[in-house]
Amino acid sequence: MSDSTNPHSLVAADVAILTIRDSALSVLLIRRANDPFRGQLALPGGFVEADETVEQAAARELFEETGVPKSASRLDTIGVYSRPDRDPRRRVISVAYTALVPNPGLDRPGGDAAATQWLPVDQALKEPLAFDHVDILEDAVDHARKQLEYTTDATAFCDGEFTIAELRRVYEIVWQTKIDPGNFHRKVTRIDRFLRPTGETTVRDGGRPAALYTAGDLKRLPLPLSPAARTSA
Amino acid sequence: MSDSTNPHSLVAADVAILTIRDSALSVLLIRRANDPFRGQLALPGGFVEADETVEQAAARELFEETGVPKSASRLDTIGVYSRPDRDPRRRVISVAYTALVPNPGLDRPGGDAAATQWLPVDQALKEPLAFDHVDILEDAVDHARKQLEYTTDATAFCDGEFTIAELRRVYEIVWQTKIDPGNFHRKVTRIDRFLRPTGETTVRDGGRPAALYTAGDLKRLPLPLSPAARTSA
DNA sequence: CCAAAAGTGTTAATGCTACACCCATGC
DNA sequence: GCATGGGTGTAGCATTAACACTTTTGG
Repeated sequence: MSDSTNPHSLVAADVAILTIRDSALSVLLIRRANDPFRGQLALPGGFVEADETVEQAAARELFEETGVPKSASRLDTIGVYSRPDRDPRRRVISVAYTALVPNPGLDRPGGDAAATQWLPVDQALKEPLAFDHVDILEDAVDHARKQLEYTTDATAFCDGEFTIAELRRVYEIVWQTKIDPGNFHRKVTRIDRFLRPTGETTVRDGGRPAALYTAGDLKRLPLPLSPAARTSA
Repeated sequence: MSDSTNPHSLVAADVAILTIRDSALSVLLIRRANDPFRGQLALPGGFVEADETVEQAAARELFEETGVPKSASRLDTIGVYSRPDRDPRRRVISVAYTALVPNPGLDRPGGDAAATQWLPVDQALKEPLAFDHVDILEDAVDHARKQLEYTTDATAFCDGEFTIAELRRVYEIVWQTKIDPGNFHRKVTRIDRFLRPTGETTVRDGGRPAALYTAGDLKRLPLPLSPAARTSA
């Protein structure tokens, strides 16, 4: 068990922080200030400290970059990236997560402001991202699409109170499909504990006022939402 | 970036090697020869070496314990286990995998023979497993159940050529349900590239000869198998 | 009034379950 | 022949997609 056969590694947590901006699924990227890959875009991430789990490290990164409180964050594991040469300097094993957050409005979010930016994922995937972050981002987007099918996490893209139509647009954007408004309305309102009506209404999109909802406490859908989305994919 | 805030960790790959023996979903466990947890049962696992990925380390463990060739192994990531105190001696971050393998027949499989044994998962979960391996095993079994619903991996439990009824029994055992033989037959034979008929038949279970199949090249099912399994769960 | 978006009703097609029934073997 | 398990047919039920239609606002 020498250090050359069972060496210690640095373990990092990287987070694909996804949101919906201007009708596009977008990801938060950071322009790297240091080598390796200085000046290139990368997913936010950092090393795991001695007293925290990997998931806690990811939640910490998410908070530092976006201000999303750790308790509210819904992190999902995407995978473990461990090609021995993925970091040119030393062995770093990375655990990747997705975080789905509401539209932050601002172009330049949290702390290290100047260096961070939102980019539509289509565009981000064409950038020469640092390390193997293109692979991670591809897997993250795939994962997010499935996540919406089997969980209630689409509500994580909506801020506080939202209308059924706003929720529908989340699915339409992530899945790149049209969804029938009437059928969608019936489907989601029939699922128990998915949505909680507030009793309020809004007219923010014009037309007839829409009822407002908040996310319910259901996490995993009893049946996959919209088998139709799969056939068209 | 001192060593106390961004310390290096040992990274391990643990594998819940699952099979079906005597009509029970079973897992391969090893009795530990060394501290910590000397004498207790644990999942097979080992540290990741300098020139391999974590998944390769898991495949290596699988091969060492069962002889399953690395190319044939279908490993699926369960999760990352990283509670800082999960190993009483030093920081070890563990990545857990499931491997679904055909019934090996033997009670004492590969290499370190005397120390390994198959145990039904129900029973294994009552044992005081080493580290947080009870948590890992719980998650692994959960994961495997979902895996059968969305993928074709049930065939990994069958050795080479198998009948539809044998495949059905896999689902019945893992899901703990009865499945209608006729409906199941129709459903799986209709899914393109799930099963490849060999043209041969067998009478190994008595009754009318059954057609033999091998696994097709489909990996992910176009629709979840058996919505019924969910309602009864 | 008209346009726009919310939400409801209705129908036709689909898919699933349950169960009856026939098939091909060993004994 | 009979028992056993393989495999097919079919009717009734539940779910879904498509789309017409009503409701409630703003201009």
